[in-house]
Amino acid sequence: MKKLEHKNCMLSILPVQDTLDVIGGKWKILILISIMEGNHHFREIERSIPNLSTKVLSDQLKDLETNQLISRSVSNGFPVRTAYTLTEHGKTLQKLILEMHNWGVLHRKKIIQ
Amino acid sequence: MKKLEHKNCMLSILPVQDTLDVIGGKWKILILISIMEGNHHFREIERSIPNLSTKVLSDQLKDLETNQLISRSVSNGFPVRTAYTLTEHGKTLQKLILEMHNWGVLHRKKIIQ
DNA sequence: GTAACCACTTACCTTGAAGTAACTGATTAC
DNA sequence: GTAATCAGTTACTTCAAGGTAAGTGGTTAC
Repeated sequence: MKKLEHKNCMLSILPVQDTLDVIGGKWKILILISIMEGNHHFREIERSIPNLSTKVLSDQLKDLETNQLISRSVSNGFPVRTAYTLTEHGKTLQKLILEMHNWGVLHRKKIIQ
Repeated sequence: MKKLEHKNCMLSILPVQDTLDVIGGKWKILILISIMEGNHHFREIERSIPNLSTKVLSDQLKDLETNQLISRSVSNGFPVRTAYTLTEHGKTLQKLILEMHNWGVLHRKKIIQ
């Protein structure tokens, strides 16, 4: 019987691919940060992120809701206002986002020298 | 004089955008993981990541080298072999990658229930 | 000498994420 | 009544990341 080869077997790409599927792309993390920082309404989030269009924001919010990272609630009073908040599951991303922030700072220092 | 508004000013999107610029996309993180796990030669890396083509690998390795995350060395003996290794700067990504791995595991549990 | 491996490159094509712009329907301010 | 704000939708376009496939130039095994 041939020896099992596990030199070329990457044990952990799947979880990382899962993460990339859910929070990858240009805008999702930025939208989550915006909500974390206290922007809960559609226009608030939109204004807080430069160059983000309403259509893209709308699409991304739906994706984030589908993946249970944020929840959308609509007040049934007048005026009707929607509020986006992080779910408990969404809050588990905070460590990862902090890590991304820290590395970004480090990298910029490294590149500029 | 009007009060400075900083409610909608996201203080930290730039570092996160920098990080996304450098390690965003479908393959870069997976390639870095492969190198971390001991795959140092072109074909080794290629074989270790399902569905990764030579052209994409070649492109991505160049990007990673440009951003000083990996270094490419060619042995001048026979046969000529190239070796890709993480730079010290590249190694600083390990915490972030671990965080992505951990969150991916957590998310899969959450979604499957 | 020919088949296979290593480390790629080149040329071309496809696709989906993202961007643009206009519009909707409700409410509020003046 | 008209202008503005909120929270989006719809229709269309663009573009770059990624995918496909074949080729290159060298080496090694038999």
